[in-house]
Amino acid sequence: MSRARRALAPSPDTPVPPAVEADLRVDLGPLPNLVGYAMRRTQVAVFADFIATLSELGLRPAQFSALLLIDRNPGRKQSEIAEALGIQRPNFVAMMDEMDRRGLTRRLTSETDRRSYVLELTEAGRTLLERAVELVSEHEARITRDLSRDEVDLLLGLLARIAN
Amino acid sequence: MSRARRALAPSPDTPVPPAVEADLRVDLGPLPNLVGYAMRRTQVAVFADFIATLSELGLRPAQFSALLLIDRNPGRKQSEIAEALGIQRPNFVAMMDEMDRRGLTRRLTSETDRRSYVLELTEAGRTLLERAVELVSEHEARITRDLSRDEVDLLLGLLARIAN
DNA sequence: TATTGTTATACTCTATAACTATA
DNA sequence: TATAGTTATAGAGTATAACAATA
Repeated sequence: MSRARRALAPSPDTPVPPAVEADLRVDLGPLPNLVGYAMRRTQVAVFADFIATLSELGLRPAQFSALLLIDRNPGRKQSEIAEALGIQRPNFVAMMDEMDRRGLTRRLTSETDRRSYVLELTEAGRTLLERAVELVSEHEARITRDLSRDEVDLLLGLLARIAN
Repeated sequence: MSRARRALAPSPDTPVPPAVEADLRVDLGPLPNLVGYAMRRTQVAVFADFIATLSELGLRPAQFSALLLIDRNPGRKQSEIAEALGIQRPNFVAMMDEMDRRGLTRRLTSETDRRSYVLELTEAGRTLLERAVELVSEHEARITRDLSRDEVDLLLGLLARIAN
């Protein structure tokens, strides 16, 4: 009998759809009105496109952002790059191993602290990153194609004010 | 030498911060201006709060949305609920097993098709869902506390226009 | 003592192939 | 022949404890 009480969102109370369609679509209830749910669903779709975009270069999202940060932050330690990306240090090791093996990055033993590595891109790494940046730029244009520049800025601003 | 070319975002060209701080923060480059990156970072933070919110009921996010859909869609098959949630059918089985075991849901063999199950909530399931809906409502208010009602609607609208 | 990179490990989420029983 | 639920399995991503080398 009783549906769980609507403690959520001032329901827009969508009018009951015509009988034919009524049985086809599953009622998502308040889910579409939840910021968390909407953001997750959208993010999953965007991420899928992002992964597909980079896959032609054999890069995964975390690798792309790692290359970007290494390029922009010469002299930084492995642990600093990892932390900035929100990646646990242990999990960053295998990622660096693979990128080293592919000849995209190099780990130089620091001259001031022999415990740590200084990361840098190889020439191949820089070339690949440039191509990746182009592809990501296209991806960005693709996912925001229905939004104006102002709307994109608005979205970025709103996202920055969530969950802080 | 050459940083990877800025094919991305009309950089707001943040003025170089004072020398003291310059070394502390890792330069994220164009990442913060990428909708995908911003959305992922925000979503991770929101999801962490969501998981913590439901953990006191022993529910995980997918279980919450499953309970919600079962409650709202009496007579639906297991596979229909799973698909509406974007969960692979095989992965939904263990979830239903656990919720059945906890006495939150029941699987009734369909009278019209003996291959399929009709899902329903038990009284305990409905009670737990009601409490969960309250907690999620508080979570929603918490993550959007810096936004007006109009801004939340604006955000939902913008998200809906991404990656479709 | 504390930190850096590392190894080992475990847990969750997700994805696919293949089985069974029904249709 | 196709579909619903299931099993088994594999791959990401993520998290923590603990060790060796160094500070």
